[in-house]
Amino acid sequence: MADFGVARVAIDSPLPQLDRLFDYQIADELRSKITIGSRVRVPFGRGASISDGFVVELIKKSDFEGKLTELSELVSPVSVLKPEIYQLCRTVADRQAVTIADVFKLAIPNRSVAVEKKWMAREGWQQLPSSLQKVRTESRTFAFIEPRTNDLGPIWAQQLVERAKTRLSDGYSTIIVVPDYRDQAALLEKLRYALRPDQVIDYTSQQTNSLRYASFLRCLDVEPAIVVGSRAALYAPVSNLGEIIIWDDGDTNLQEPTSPYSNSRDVALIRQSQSGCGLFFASHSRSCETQRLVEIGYLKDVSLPFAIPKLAISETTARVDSLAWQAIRRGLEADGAVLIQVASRGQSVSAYCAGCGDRAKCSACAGPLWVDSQNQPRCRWCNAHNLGFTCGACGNRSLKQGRAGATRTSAEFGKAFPGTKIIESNGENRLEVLPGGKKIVVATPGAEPRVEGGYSAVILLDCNEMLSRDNLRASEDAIRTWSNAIALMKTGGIAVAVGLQGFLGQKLALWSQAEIAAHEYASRAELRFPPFIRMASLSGERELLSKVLEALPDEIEILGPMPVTAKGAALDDWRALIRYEYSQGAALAATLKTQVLLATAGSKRLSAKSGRAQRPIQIKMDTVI
DNA sequence: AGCACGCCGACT
DNA sequence: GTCGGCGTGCTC
Repeated sequence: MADFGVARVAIDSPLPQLDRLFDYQIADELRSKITIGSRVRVPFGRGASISDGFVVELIKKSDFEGKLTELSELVSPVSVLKPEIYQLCRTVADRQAVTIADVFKLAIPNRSVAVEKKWMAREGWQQLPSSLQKVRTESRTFAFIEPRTNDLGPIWAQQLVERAKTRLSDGYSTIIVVPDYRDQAALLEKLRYALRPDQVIDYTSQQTNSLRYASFLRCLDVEPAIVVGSRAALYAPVSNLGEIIIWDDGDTNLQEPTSPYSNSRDVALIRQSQSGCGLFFASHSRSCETQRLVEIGYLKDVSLPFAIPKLAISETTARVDSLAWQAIRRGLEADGAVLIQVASRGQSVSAYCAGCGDRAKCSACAGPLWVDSQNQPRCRWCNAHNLGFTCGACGNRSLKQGRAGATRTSAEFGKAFPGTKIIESNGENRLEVLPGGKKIVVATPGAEPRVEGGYSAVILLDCNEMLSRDNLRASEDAIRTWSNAIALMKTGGIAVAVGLQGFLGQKLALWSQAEIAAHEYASRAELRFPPFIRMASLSGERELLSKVLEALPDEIEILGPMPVTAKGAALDDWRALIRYEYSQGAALAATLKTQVLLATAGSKRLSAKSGRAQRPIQIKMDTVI
């Protein structure tokens, strides 16, 4: 048993050239304690400075030619990096062309000594054998969930809880990934009601470090559990994983904003293929990526039939038309809550010069002005207040407001329905749950609070504005947020979408979500946009960037490079897009990783001379354009 | 990242 | 003759 004298260690370093395994001779006194997945500290590099690392393999003899350094510091014998999770991290890192250490940050929380001691001292302590038990169900499915809320809360949460509970009684764990904090809270509440506290693991991201580590350690126990969390939950080392459930995979919260820039959907697909567990995507609308997976037969649609919500579409150009007024009045008469979704917050989304009608510009940066909820003009780009506005074109000093934002809309409804409580919720000031009863809730997309028992009416304003956003995903996002808002409505409620013309209006009224998604995917395919193909982005200093691009094989299609104009970008930042097939992904990621390494190594001198801190080239294997 | 090795210009 | 400049390459 103790004849493994050599440990293969993954060094926890952000440097891509160190992203491989290093062999160490295990000190005699550690042989009985060290396990695969142990956290260690090893002497590393010329100066033999101490680095953190994880034991990935235990072997008898190394094939390294030189003399092995001794591994003499075992931080803890707890196996925090299970082989399955290491494999997952490795594959994610390779796919995203990033270092495995960047993925470790998501997969393994920081150690808390106190929490770990408590965990090891608990009753019946028992560490799992190094390999997690496997199930092979290979069931990859997608389902539309009934868009409705009843006295027990949102239907989707009830269905997911039931599903995970059934699996748990069969002895299997479930990981449920939910993009939004409010949805996580709703789900956790339901789970805690339906199960014992020790059967539910809170893996949400806003926990303290010690609570995160406690949840992580709980996963290492033998007893299966239900894990609920955000993106990092996909790396939870639960035993006997039966299924991964992803709720509303089109939500941008499921996209990792920093390295490894991965999307939860892709991580889930990788973990599913490696572990053989089930994978279930559920939502009210269908993301373009999921549509592709259904079309190529990788996901099976297992939606159950349900009664579609009552939704009226008005093609009017008026902001609020008679259909909407009627629905609001009816909802309030029944002592119900009415939700009004408005495209933007503040008093007004835009401001113009009252004299010449020119778009009002910021005095500091010339960015476009809007009017916030305190009725003060602000800049969209630099956020500066512009109290003393003076028009650059005609010298006039007064502003004319453009389309109403949530605050002005609230005020207008306050006048129209005197005595009715008006509540505002937006991204900055966000409400979670409200009691039922007569009220009007004005919310921006994604900030709609749930209301107990469900809304009696949901009014979607500014539909056209949501669709005309300058973003490839504008239409997909709009359908998603509308559908999710409508799902907050109770049975018998009425929804109105104001100003929604044509195909989308007709199909949404019939709740033909699959047709809408198919149509969207077809239009992306026609333009050869993601997710029909994949699109990577490379950004960094111009010369470095060109160097990397030159080294790419000819058959790779490169768009650009062009200067980056977005706010927050460095002055000399340039960006190139790379269009490639799914089948080219692995090879491209590998080439990019090595070429970036070569280019940056050669340019050290340049940046030292100019005295600038060297920023490496940023690779995003899938970029949102 | 650090750090050592190594191969060319100014110096006591 | 050698001291040290930093470009190059390695880290079990």
